[in-house]
Amino acid sequence: MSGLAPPTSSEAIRLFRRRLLDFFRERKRDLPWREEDDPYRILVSEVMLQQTRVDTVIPYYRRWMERFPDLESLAGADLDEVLKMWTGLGYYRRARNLHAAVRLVREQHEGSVPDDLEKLSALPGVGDYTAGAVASIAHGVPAPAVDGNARRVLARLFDDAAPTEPRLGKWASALVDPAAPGAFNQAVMELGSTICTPRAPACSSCPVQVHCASRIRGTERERPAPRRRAPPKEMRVGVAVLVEARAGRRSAVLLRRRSEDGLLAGMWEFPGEELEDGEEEREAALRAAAAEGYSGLATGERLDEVEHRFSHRLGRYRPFLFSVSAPSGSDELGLDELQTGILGARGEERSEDRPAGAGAERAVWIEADELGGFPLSVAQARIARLVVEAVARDGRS
DNA sequence: AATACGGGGTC
DNA sequence: GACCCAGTATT
Repeated sequence: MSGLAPPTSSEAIRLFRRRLLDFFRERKRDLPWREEDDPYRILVSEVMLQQTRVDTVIPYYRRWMERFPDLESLAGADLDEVLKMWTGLGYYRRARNLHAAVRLVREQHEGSVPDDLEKLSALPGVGDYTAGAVASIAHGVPAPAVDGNARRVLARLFDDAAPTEPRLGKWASALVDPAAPGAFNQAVMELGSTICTPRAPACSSCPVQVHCASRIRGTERERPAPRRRAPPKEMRVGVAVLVEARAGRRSAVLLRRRSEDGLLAGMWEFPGEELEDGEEEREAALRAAAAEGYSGLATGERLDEVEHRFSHRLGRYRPFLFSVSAPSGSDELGLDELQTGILGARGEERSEDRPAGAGAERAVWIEADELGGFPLSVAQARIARLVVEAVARDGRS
């Protein structure tokens, strides 16, 4: 009976696979995307799971499948609605790429998610991991799928403090069970997220502990070595909340769409500009207002700062409330078209009913209670809350 | 090889 | 507060 570590001989590999697959069969969690084998659904789950924990993804996945139950429904949807469904999940580029990917599958692969690694990797937002995961889980292709869990598990099995991508790929390719690649890859990840955890691995419960070089040497807590990361850069933003107080009607505020590139691409926001050297918050906010065509504004009411921590940035947003008079023709300004274009969330009309092109609006006036219908980042949603409170306050006084 | 890209859970 | 999560694309 040999449980030689690490699993390199063909006999050790056979044992390793059996132990891991037994573990998975007995201990796997019930996850929504494990109830089905539709490749579209597997693709969606894998994209959502990129850099995102299982528990975070579950509610988003369920909502997504109610709204976009099949590839065709997603391919036919508006980008704004797709972004809205993604709001709060982060890495919004994923939503844009997924939308583009299913359209590409519809046009070039007759609506069927491809099964070979090369075609999968050619889809936007599908890298080595996701290609391997979809190929193995949805199509039974014996491909490796090395995510953060697998990386940690492999680093410990082979007791390597800083495994490179090529080495990880080589190990994973040798280990993956050709008879059950999907189950095997999921088993490695399941092991990593439930037993072989980063800080305090439960080695005594591990089904493959006899194969683990780190376990044998007692180095499991130091494998792999932590990745050093750059400290977050501070970003100060002056935000212009433009409010149009209209007699006999509720106040309207201006929202604009961010650039298609960079941070929070394509999401909506209150106009804001990052402070330049030596600039005051209010000056930056006024610049933002001017960029939307509003200059010569009165001082404006300064609201509380909103601080938001991204992985790589520390954002400090300072909102100012500016009263502006109606822009010409503002009463009709895009409101109806945009609302229907954006929001399924408002539950009124479908995007297909929306006039063509309306979704391309770059800025729109909306009433304060409609802010919830737009794809706003967490930081912008917090600003929105302050705005709603301030407008309600002013309305009463 | 390093950096940009969200948000949130955990110790 | 540090770390890291079922990573990808760009430079």
